[in-house]
Amino acid sequence: MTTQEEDYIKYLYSRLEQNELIVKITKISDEFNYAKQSVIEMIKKMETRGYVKYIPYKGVTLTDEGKKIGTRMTRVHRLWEIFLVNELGMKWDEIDDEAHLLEHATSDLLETKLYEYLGKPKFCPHGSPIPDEYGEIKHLKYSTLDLVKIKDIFIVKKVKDEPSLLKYLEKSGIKIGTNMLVQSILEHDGMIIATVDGREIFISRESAKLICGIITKNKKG
Amino acid sequence: MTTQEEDYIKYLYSRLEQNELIVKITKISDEFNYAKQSVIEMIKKMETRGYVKYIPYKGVTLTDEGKKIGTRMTRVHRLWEIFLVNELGMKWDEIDDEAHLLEHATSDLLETKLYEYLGKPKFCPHGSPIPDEYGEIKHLKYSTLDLVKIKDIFIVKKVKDEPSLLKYLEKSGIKIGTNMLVQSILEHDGMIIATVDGREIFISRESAKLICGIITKNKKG
DNA sequence: AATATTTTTAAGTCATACCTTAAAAAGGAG
DNA sequence: CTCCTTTTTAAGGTATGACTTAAAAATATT
Repeated sequence: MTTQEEDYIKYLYSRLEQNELIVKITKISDEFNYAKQSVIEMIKKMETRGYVKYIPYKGVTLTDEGKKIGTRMTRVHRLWEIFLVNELGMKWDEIDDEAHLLEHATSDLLETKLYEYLGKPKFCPHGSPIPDEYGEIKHLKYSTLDLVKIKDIFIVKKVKDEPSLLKYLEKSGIKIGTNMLVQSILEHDGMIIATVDGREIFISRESAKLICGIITKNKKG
Repeated sequence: MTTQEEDYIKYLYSRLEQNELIVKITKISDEFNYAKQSVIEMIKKMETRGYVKYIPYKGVTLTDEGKKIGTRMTRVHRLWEIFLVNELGMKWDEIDDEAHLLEHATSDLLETKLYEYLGKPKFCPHGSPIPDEYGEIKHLKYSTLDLVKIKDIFIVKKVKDEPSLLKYLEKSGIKIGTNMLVQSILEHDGMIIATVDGREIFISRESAKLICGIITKNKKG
C-alpha cells in the first residue's frame, strides 16, 4: 500500500462519510489537482488490487476492502489530530497537514498504543467521530448553524476542517462545545451575529453551513 | 528532500558519530542492500544537491549542509524513540522501525512541539545523545562492558540499537542506569557473568562490546 | 435524431530510484 | 612493473505515478 493509494482511498472514504456513494473521476482530479488521465490510470490500478470498483462514465466506489483501509486511515488521522491538539497543544488549523504525514507512517502496533494512550477518544478535535478498534463509527446527526433563528442557543459539535474557517473560529474563541446565543441575522446577506460568553461573534451564512451542532429553541415565556 | 536521501544522510551521519569520516560506497550498498551502481548514482545526485562530497575510489563525506540534515534526522528519530518508550510504553526493540517511519513525517513545528512536550530530553532510550535545538550534541566517552574485571561494578549508559541484543537485555532486566556486579569471566569464551539485583545475568563477549557504560573498580580492602 | 459536451482510451513523455551486465579505470600485491 | 582485484563508468531495463495530446466513445442537450 503506497502513500498515494492511501490518499485516494482516504478521499473516497471521506466522500462516503458524506453519503456520496460514487465519486466522479473529475471530482478526484479536482481534489488532488491531478490530470484526469492520471486519476483514471491510478483508479484502474487500484481496481486490479481490489480496493475500488470503477464504472466508466459513472464513477468510483470503494470495495469492502477499500472501506476497511479508508476507515483505518481516517481513524489514524483523527487519532494523530487528537495527539497534536491535546498533547502537543497545536492549533486547530495546524494539525490536518501534520496528521496527514503521520498517518502514512503509522504501524498497527503504533495505532493501538496511541489509541490507548489518548484514552480511546471518540471524536477528533473538529468533532468528527473516530472509528473504534473494530472500525465501527457512529455518525451523529447535527443541525447546521445556518438553520438557527434569533434567540436560539447553538452548541457547536463539529466544524469543517478548513484552515481559514478554523483560524477564524479559533480567533473568535469558538471551540467544540461552545454555546452561541443568536442575537440577530442580517437580512441582506444572512450574516449571523451571536454572543459567546458575552462577546459578539460574526459568522457569514457561508461559514455557518460548515458549523454543525445542536439548536435549542428559546421559548419565549 | 526525499525519504531515500534522508536515509542515506542519516546513515552517513551515524558513521560520522562513530568517527568514520569517509564512507565507502561498498559499505553503503551493504547497509541498505542496494547494488553499488545504485548507490553511486544516488550519491552523485546528492552531490549535485550539495549534501555530500564524493571522492571516487575513496568514499563519501557529508558537507556542512548534509551534516545539518543528518543532525536533524538523528534528533527527530531519537525524540520519537523517547515518545514511543516513555509515553506509549513500547519496548526497546520495537521502536527503531517505528521511529524511522515517523522521522520522515515530521515537520519543523512538530519537532519543536515534541521536543518541549518530552521535556527536552538529552538521551534516547538506548542512551545515545539527542542533539539540542541548535544541533549541538555532546558525545560522552564510555567504557564498554568487555573491559570489566571481576568484582567491578558496571553502570549501563548506552547500548547498541540491535533488536536481538535489546530483546535479550530487556528480558534480563537490563536498562540504562542498571548496575551490574561482575561475578566471573569465563576463560574459554570471555562470557561475563554478573548480578543485577541479585539475579545472575550472562553476557557474551561479543554482546559486551556493544554495551557502553562506566566501570567502577571495587578496591578490595 | 443531430449536435455538443464530457469522459475515456490510446500513445508517448518525464523523473525517481532502483536493477543488471559489461567494459574501463584505478589501486594494491607480488 | 605486471597481474589481479576492486571500483567506477556506460548502457539499458524496471516500476511507480505523475504528465500531454489526440482520437474515440458515451452522455447530455437542443
